This record gives sequence, structure tokens and C-alpha cells, in this order.
Amino acid sequence: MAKNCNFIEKLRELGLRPTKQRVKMCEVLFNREKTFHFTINDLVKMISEEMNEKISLATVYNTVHAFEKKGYLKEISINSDKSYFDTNTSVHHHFYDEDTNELIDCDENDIDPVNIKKNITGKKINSVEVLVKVASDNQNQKKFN
Amino acid sequence: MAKNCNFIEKLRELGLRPTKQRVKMCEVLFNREKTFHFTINDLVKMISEEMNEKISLATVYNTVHAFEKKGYLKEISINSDKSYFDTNTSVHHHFYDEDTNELIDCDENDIDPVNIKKNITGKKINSVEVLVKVASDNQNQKKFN
DNA sequence: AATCTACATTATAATAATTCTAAACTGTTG
DNA sequence: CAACAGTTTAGAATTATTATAATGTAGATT
Repeated sequence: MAKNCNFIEKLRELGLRPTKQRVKMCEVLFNREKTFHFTINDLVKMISEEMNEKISLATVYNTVHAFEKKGYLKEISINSDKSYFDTNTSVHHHFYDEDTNELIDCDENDIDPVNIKKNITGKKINSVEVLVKVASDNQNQKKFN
Repeated sequence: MAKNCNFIEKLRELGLRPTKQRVKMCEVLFNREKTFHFTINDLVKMISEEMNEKISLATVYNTVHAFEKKGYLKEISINSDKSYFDTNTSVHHHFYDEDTNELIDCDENDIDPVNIKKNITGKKINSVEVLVKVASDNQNQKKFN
């Protein structure tokens, strides 16, 4: 991504008022070489450490959800007590390391395209997500009957 | 599943003491024709309505997690504020209707097996979950730059 | 059958993530 | 620059889940 992006313009295009807080958050989230995953808590920490700024928790929630709704962030489903977000909004899948709670992007070549043969009538497919959980020790699963 | 299963025996085999509460929960969860999905809240409601019984919320959590650890329940990842569990512990995937918040089992034939070509070194794959999100209106996703 | 003990259950408190609220603030439009 | 609608904010409220500590109970031991 080019340096000094005009996030103000970008936000305006989206119909989001380019407030000080939103521009700061754009810088933290999108002014990077690589995409990354974060929780709300991570993000608050990044804002305060990298930008030396304090943005109210409620605003961080609001803004993350606004960006998500516009399609610039993706929420990732993990069995967890917290939500993970991803600045990589392209179609891709994840490994989740259950030992370290680490979330790792799958490369395009890591998983073959998922072939969905049936659809729900009257519904469109919004997303197809594969989550591969890995760990050092394997627990096996049985049926009750 | 056969009627009047001896859940007491089953629990003992698992190294779980067959307490009154656990047997009741087995009846609610496993004494059925079809597998199903539930949240903790759903389950508490089922216990009180179907069994006319009150089991402490903490016990419900404890027992669900005990059954999960033994492999008789599976937790399902959805972008959500609550955890969903599944009495169907076989490998299968899900449709999630974002309009109604309904979770629907994929049939074996709905989705081709997912081919994972790379693995994380030193880690075993514990599970592969596909979640297909569907909805009436489709929101498109873009990149920020 | 009474007793013992480790494991379970319980009500309640504590914690944690997220959303709500209502007042103060600020881009934008005219 | 005045007005207004959309935003931010601190803090309260809500919701899901876990911890605590006292009480209860299944199963073994006497």
C-alpha cells in the first residue's frame, strides 16, 4: 500500500465522516505491508502504543464494525470468547493453533477450493470459511451410541 | 438410539460419576432420533421445560464441557457472542443463515472433502470445519487499497 | 447400614466482552 | 459561522462464562 494514503478521501467515499479517530484507525489497520489478525483489545493496544493516542473503547468497537460492514475487515470464527478480525478480506482460510491460540493465514495453495454442491433455496452464499484446528496432542472423538 | 439407554453405565465407562443431573442431561441431549444444535441457554430451557427440572447453570456449563472433552459434543464456531454445541460429533460441515441465525447441518454429499495440502510442522490436524454463510441479500467485500 | 472421601452441585460473586446511553463534540452544509 | 446530523466519550448496563466456597452425594470402606 502506498504511503500517505489519503484515508480522508477514502472514508468520505464510503459515506463515513473522516473523523480524527477513524483516520488514525485507518493508519493503524491499513497502512501496512502485510495484512494481519487482531482482537479489539489488540487494536486498542496498538493505537495507544504505535500512535500514542487514546480512542474510546466504544469508538473502536463502532469503527471496527463500520469497517466490517463496508467490507474492509472480516470477522473470523473461532471457538473463543473473543472476536478476531482480519485486514485481509480476500477469500482465504485459516489454521488455528489450539496450543498457542495463534491464527495463521492459509496460503492460496494450502487448501483446494471447497466445492459446495447444494445450496439453500432462496439464499446466496456470502462466504465459505475453512478453519483447520491443529495442536500437538490429538484428542479423538466418539459417538455416544 | 435405543430407548431407555443405560446412561448410568455409559457415564461410568467414561469415568464420569452418574449423578442425577448428568443422567438428566444425557436424556435431554442423547435420547433422540436426530442430532441437534444448541446454546447453553437453549439447553437450560429444554431441561426445565422437557424434564421439569432445574439444574444449576454452573452445572450445565461443567457438564457440557465434560461431554465435549470426552468427545460426545462438538463446539461449533460461528461469529457470535455465544457458543453453539452439536450432538452430532461426526465430521460434517454447516450452513449458517445470517438472516435467521439458524445453523443447518450439511449432508455428507453437500460438500466435497476438503483437501489440505500443507500442514504446520509438528502439529496434528484436530478438525477441519467449513462454515458456509448464506443470506438473502449479498454484501460484497472490497479491499481498502 | 453407617461412615468416609473425593468428586459434584449449587447459589452467588467475579470477570470479561460487548453494547447502550445520554451528554458533549465536530464535520459538513448552507 | 450557525445549525444540524452524525460521532465520540465515559461510564453504566447487559450478556456469556468462569471462579468460589459451602453443601451434597456416589461409591468405596468399614
